[in-house]
Amino acid sequence: MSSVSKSLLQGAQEALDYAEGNTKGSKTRHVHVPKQIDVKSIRETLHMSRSEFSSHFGFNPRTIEKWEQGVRQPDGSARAYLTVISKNPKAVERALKQ
Amino acid sequence: MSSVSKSLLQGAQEALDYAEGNTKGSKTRHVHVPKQIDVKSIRETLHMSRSEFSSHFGFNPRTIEKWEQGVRQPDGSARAYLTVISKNPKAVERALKQ
DNA sequence: TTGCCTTATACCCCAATGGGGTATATAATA
DNA sequence: TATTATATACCCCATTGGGGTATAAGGCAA
Repeated sequence: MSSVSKSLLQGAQEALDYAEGNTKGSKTRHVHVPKQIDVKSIRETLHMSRSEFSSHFGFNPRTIEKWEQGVRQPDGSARAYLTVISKNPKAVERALKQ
Repeated sequence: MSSVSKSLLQGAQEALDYAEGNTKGSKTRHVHVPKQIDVKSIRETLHMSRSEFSSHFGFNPRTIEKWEQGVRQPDGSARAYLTVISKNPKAVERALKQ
């Protein structure tokens, strides 16, 4: 399967999951954390090398390397964190520096 | 060793690491991510149950449970994320909701 | 009272991950 | 030229993430 098809399927599945979550009447608003995440594009959008990205956000550079090469997949907490970074990197940097 | 002693030693070690990092003339400013982190106190400061905390920040509730009970230690990325949450939870929530 | 739901502790289990070591290659910079 | 930064690519393994299940206690509604 192409990576585009995979992406589309993933999106569809997530939409289903989300709808299901709603119809089941959960009380807390669940935050959306994608099951797959493109670490390299997040990093490149910020114009940072791997070591810059790592030291700015508190990652181990080896871990970033593995994620970007597809050798490992970021676990749930890491995906949540990466999502936050991708949406508001400056807020994250500010929080970590203070 | 008492947990207090452990804390003191840890702090000292981190100070050393930090100083070393500086004297070695690294160009990028390294962000400080503690090697141990009190997940429960972060959560309780926010007045959230484990499931609330999980759904607000994209964690798996089982993972939070393990961390708080000391059964598991959050890995590096999780500690960085938890640090950000503890310093600016609202910014994180905003980022995840948008 | 009884029953239900939420929260929390406490086990077992295991594939997958995080993170370290090391080697190689290339582009940039001094 | 030599050196440094960046990146790919292996090996390795203790630790983690996350799921299953059982128990117990507090709050709340019927």
